[in-house]
Amino acid sequence: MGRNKEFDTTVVLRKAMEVFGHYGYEGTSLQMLLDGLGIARQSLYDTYGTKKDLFISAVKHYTNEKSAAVVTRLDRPGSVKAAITDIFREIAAALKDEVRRKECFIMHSAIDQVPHVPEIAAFFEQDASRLEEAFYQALVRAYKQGELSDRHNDLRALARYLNHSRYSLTQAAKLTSDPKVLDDIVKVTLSALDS
Amino acid sequence: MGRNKEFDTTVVLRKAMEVFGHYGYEGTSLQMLLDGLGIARQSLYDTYGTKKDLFISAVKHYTNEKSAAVVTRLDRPGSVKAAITDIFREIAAALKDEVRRKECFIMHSAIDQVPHVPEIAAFFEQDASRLEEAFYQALVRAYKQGELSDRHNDLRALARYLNHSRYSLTQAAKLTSDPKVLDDIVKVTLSALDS
DNA sequence: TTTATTCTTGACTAAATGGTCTGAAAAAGA
DNA sequence: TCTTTTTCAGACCATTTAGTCAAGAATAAA
Repeated sequence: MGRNKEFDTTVVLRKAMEVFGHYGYEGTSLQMLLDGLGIARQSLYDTYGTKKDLFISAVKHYTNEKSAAVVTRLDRPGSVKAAITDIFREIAAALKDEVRRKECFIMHSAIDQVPHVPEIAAFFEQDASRLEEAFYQALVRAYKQGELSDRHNDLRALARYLNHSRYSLTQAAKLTSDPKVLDDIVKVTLSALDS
Repeated sequence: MGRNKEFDTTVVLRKAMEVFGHYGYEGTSLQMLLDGLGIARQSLYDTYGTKKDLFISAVKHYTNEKSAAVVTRLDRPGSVKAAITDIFREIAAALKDEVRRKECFIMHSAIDQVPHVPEIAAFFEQDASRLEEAFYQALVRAYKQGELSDRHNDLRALARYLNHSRYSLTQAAKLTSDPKVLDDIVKVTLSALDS
């Protein structure tokens, strides 16, 4: 009973990532949001709650999606180095794609709000520890499989570094439009795994 | 002739870095600025111009100061690896210091504004190329001095990576309060220079 | 003293802000 | 048909925004 929603809530959420990613949380006005999402003001409030609620939903949705993909790739049997290489190449590819890169920048806006929105701070703390653990377990497996040399004596540090590097690529993309710079950064980042 | 300024303009600029760094450019209201700087509204406009003018001044002042220190350290004769290690350890030290870290976060707010303030975009483009070149020249010297192995066959990429890593540390600091995480990231980052 | 500059305080404005409320049309199931 | 829900449009509101103007007091050089 009752009329159905006319818009796909996750599609609209994706548009919200783009708007928030481009203008930041505070830099995005309600009007920009309405224009960007293509829905009426009341629909926004009915569906997502306040501007802050929508922002939090968008951040969580984006992060969960990306993190899940990373964890899945890390857990797949086979070469761990190949998995990590895939993960970083995929990020670089997304950031080089004129369309796909837009939503990635919500990460930057989200990190902005970490000191001011406790829910976001808690969420990222949880996400970071989850990802760090996934990288760590993968590295342990890599070591057992003989993919790492004795040079890599601190797998915990390496896991933290990889997760940080993953996050930081969007910052690099915001500072340069040259795809070669991005490739160079990824290349050297991955060289931390070389023997 | 005429009354002298009662406040040190660069000291106040430093306070502006802290306020803008904590709340972001859009998240900072004029009232926050007045409270944080401890000067009257009219003094702000007389001395720095608009809010945006003040922001740009703060960003440039901070960046120039940091960049100059890095270039100076890189140009000093002796071990290049030691210089780079020093540079990163200094950043980590600043980010771990309860007081000093505050102004560092203006970097994050500045990067936020890159797509919206052409003057900031141009400034960072210039700063990045200057720093990249400084790192590159230092790496060439390192190679000549026998500090690098044949593994490091792309010094341009390495230079870009180092400059990016420098920038990205403030992002890492925003996401974690654990100083060990920061140390781990620096440690692995620097391992890119190992043979 | 005269003149020029800076200081502080406070009033003021025009615009934009996020958010609420109302009302009516549209659509879908009971 | 009746009920429920969604959608859109627009009015509305209290608050906040960045920025300006004015006026008087303080200070310092000419």
